[in-house]
Amino acid sequence: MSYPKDMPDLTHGDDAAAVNALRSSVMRLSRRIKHQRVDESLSPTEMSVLGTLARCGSATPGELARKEHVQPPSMTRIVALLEAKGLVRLEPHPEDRRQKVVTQTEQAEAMLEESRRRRNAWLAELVAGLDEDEWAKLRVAAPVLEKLAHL
Amino acid sequence: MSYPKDMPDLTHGDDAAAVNALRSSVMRLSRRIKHQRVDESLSPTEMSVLGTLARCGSATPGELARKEHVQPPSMTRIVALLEAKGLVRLEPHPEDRRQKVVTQTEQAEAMLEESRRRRNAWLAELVAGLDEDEWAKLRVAAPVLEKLAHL
DNA sequence: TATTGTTATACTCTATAACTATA
DNA sequence: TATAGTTATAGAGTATAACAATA
Repeated sequence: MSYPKDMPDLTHGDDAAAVNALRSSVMRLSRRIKHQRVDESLSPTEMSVLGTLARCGSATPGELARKEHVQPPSMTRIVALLEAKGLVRLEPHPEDRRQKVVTQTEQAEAMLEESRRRRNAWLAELVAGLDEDEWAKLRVAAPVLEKLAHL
Repeated sequence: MSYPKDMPDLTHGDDAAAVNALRSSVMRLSRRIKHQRVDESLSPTEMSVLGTLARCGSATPGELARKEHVQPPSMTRIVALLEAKGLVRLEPHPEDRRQKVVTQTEQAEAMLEESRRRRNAWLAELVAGLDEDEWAKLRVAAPVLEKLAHL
């Protein structure tokens, strides 16, 4: 997809304004999305750990602690809680008997999917408040935003 | 600003994909932005209260509690901490002697501005990783995202 | 009697320090 | 000796319940 090449060149000041709008909107939207929760009994970090496991397949407690910016003892507790809830499985590490391997269960996968579904539904309802042109602009930008988030 | 009217009409499935990309990107970006903190001694909610005060001018503790989705006793504590740090002022309510009015100080305003500046700088650096076309799309979408966040 | 805000107290989440088992 | 994970304990942050002052 491409744009007309006669689009006005924006000044540095407009770039700054766009960055500022991006930052504040992302922060505000995220706060509102976070409130749309499927399971009130899961803490934000527990949800985040499940998300990480969904992306990475499986991981050791140490890896999870580093990825979630949490200290190892905290992750021990989180993993134990998730295991008690039937959302993760712990297995011995095949090569290093000090380590363990944490894997998400089918139940966790279903819960995450339901969580995504619910938040998407909420966001879609919000998006319905935009007019055609506005949604077109946002739809075009969505993949870019996705790339940005992973840079 | 307008777009070519011959832009292909996207199907419902593409809408869903865009909403999904939007949701996950917003959540991921917000987590990363949140890590860029100016003052480690302020909790996320304390920061959020200052942001709310910056937007709304002043508010009573009860109003703040409702806006931040926090119980009144928690807000009592938060406001007391902010006052001790010189970031808010408490004054008697002019009409109702049960209530109080919380206002941010100049110091808080300066701190918030510095926080925005720092996070914008971080985000701008990330944006530099996009190519021209991508940034153009995002720049166009930024005001729309802003509208969406306030719907 | 209802509402605003506070005090007293308990729970949740995370951190640090010390310990165990394995490399 | 170093590393992965755990246990014990303490410190934030928030909640609920009971209370004081005002409407």
